[in-house]
Amino acid sequence: MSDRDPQTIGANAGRSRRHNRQVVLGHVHRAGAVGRAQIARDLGLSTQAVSNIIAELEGEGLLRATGRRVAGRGLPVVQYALNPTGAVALGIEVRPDAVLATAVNLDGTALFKARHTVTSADPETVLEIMPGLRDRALESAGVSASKLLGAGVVMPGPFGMRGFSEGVSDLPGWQNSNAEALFGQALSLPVAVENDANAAAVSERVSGVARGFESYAFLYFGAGLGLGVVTGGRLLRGARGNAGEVGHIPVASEKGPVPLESRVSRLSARHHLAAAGIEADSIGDIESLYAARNPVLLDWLAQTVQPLSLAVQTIENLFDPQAIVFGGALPSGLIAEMIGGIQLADTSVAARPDRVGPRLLQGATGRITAAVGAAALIINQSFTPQIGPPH
Amino acid sequence: MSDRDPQTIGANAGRSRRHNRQVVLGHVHRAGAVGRAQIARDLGLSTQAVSNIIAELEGEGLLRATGRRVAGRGLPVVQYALNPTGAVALGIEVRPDAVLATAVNLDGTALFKARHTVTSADPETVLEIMPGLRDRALESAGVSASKLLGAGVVMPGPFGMRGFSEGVSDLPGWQNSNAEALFGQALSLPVAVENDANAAAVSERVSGVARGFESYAFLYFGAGLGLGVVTGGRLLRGARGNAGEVGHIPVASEKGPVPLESRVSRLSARHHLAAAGIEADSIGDIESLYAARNPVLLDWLAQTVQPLSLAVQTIENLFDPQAIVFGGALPSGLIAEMIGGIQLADTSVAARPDRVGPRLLQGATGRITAAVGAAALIINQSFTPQIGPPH
DNA sequence: TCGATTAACTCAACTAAGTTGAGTATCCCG
DNA sequence: CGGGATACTCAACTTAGTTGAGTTAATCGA
Repeated sequence: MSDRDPQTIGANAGRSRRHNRQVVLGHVHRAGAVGRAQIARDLGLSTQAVSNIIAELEGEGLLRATGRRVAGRGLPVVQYALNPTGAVALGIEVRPDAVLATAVNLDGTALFKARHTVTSADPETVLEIMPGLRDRALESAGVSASKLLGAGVVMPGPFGMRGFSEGVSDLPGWQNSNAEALFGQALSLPVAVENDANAAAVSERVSGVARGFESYAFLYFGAGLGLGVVTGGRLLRGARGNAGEVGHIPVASEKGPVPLESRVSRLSARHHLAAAGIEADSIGDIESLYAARNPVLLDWLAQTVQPLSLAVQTIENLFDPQAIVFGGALPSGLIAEMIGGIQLADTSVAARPDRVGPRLLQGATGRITAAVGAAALIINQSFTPQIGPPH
Repeated sequence: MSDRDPQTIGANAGRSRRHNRQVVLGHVHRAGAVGRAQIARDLGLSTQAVSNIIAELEGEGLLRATGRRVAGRGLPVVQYALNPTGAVALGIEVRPDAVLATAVNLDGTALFKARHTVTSADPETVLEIMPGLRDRALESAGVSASKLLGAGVVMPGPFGMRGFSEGVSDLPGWQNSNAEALFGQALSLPVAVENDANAAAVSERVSGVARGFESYAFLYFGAGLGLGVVTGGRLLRGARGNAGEVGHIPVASEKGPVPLESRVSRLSARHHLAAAGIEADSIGDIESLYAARNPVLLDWLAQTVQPLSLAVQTIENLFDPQAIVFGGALPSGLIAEMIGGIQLADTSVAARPDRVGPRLLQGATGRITAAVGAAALIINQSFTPQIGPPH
């Protein structure tokens, strides 16, 4: 969101320590349970440095010792793991008609959920309810303010983009504002703002099928279609935070190139159903239709195969991901069927003889609520080194 | 290339200093000429720290003072700029039939060029000639070995990918080797290995139209078609270094989806010309045909408009780049015409009302030889912070 | 069974590097 | 021509990682 490349900043003792804390936490997150000497080797630090950092993190409740493990010779390793209840992150989803909030701990479990209906999602209205929301979340979750790492915010394109789907409209009043700064000020917390697809992608990394992945893509079914891309452990933002607008990419159809979103999105399903006289406004509607294996819905599903296969081939070749994860606001069975139907190309860079693991995965978190994904943005930050501004 | 995320490493005093040196160099590179206090403010360091680092860099000949500049009140700023002759990088291109080498200094000018024909580009043959090539380069360029930053290597897919075009074949014997380590050992230097498109992209950042860009894409016309993507100042590599295989993405045509490369690449031009009985095996052939405005070639050019426009729309929406740069082994005028013909979509995230600068650019370095691009990889590294392994 | 070996970890002294604050030089402004 | 502003230097200080010498606790082998 900021104009300045976060990497373009100098290092000093304090920032190095922050970096090392994050790197250690991230390593423990990936490993599950490790000893200090192992961490030191893996991170290129001295055991002593790791010991100091771990003592600090344990003191703050972020890590906990999980006992000694005897492995061959030598002193048995004292293993450390994340303490899931050691910290929480706030997740906030701003919709045109409501603000949803959640509090999530380090392993991704939600401790609190709230919905606040608004008549208008303009900055003033939304920011006004923030402090109250934060305090209620802390109280309900039963954690002290000192354990609150920050707040993630998911909102539709305040990034000056023009949506293809009319259904995905910008929120009013946010266009020329620095949402990150505004929320940060209102909450007195570090804040990360992203779109729903990016949040969902990160969520799978924190506690989902992409745990341990450094490079993957998440195809997110919201109202439109979004793509959250992680490369080298970081979200791909692009020049203006608008990367991953996969719904707008042209795919071949019998009528020539059409935007992917016009064939593959909840909105397109709704249109398809409406043409057959079936109303399906909510996700629940689609869920029941799918449960009943409604032929019109299955017909829609069938026509997604071709454009989706083309999109997958494009994504694989441009990003070379470890896998593409599918998820979002569609019935889980439907997504599974979708994945099963896709024809994987063997002229893709993903079709290596030595590849491990499937090329397509279904998101583990099921229908991730965007607010939980928002919170995951913050959790992920504490695992991800960033010699950068101290917020 | 390495399996480990370079970011996942701890910081200490030495690595912080390296980081800061790189960050300072990069800042000076972008700014052209700046004072120490300004750098300190921009990088979040103390003036003193920047002074120390600059003294060190000046002592090594990487920076030079360009005089005082009086700007308003206060002590006039002592400005510093890169000293182009302060360091050199080796650039090496490995082709099936030859090894090309160059030595390039900090502003991207080539000081040495050599071509070494080989009967087979297998590892043994190629690595054997490396030390001699390095020494010849140093001698011809008239620089001491201490000024040699490292070597960049460009080679076609040693990354285990399967090319679409038969013309782009893997080099024999490199498939299961760690090219970076092998070259590093042979040359006793830090080495970076990339494909031609990535090298070309970085080259434009070091001394081309992408100077100062943090996020852009380079569409490279080699034998096939490649895409080098830079985001957040770093090359996008993907899980296995194969990101950017834009030639394989499917684009709509009258016959349904076809790989982009089958319509837009030098090879496709050759096929097109061959079908009309015209032989154009070399780049020179295409150059003369273009100079003569050969109708068959122009016909080929015309048919690239539609697929290229679709590809541009895809790239813009997935990467949200500041711009897409076009370049490679095609006549400069032809590339210019190509850019002019492309129909830019306004449903793209690049079509913002507040955008500055053109969406498409022509590479400044003309027909970048891959070897020069290879050297740029190393130059770019010295401008780019990387708390990571010391090579 | 018991000493040798191995490995994890701690303690205390050391070192690298950035920060802080006082002081100096040089310009502009009124 | 004095006061304010800005860049820069010097020297003392602080933070945090490293080094090397122990200590503890396990396995291995004679």
